[in-house]
Amino acid sequence: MSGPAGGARAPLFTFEQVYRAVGQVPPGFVVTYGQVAAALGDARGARTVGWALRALPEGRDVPWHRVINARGRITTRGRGSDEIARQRHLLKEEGVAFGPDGRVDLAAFRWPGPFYL
DNA sequence: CGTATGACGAGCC
DNA sequence: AGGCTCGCCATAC
Repeated sequence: MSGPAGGARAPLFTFEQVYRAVGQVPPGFVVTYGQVAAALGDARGARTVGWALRALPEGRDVPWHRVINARGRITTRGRGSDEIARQRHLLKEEGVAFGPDGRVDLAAFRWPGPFYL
């Protein structure tokens, strides 16, 4: 078998691939963490996508603000912080509408892809 | 090398 | 409707 033996196995995807995929999301659209993970080949790697964005170095041309959770909610590290308001502001400027409780209608604003790896 | 962490997701109460 | 728990995975230490 060509795959790694035992428990040792290479990562299904890396932070670099996350940045690459998120970078393809056009203004006015959003994607979910799980969606990015699925596009990279691992639907269960949603947390890893969030981890990658958290570690995103400034200066990297990645539209991190276009990534939200599966419920259309903004889930940044600073819950209750201005971080959320900042992200929402960036999205609004791009034309992304928010519902009464701050949710985005994924059916309308979710970027379906494709993602070129 | 083992343990802990976290910008998730789906399920359950 | 809202909150809590468990599972999953790539890094940090």
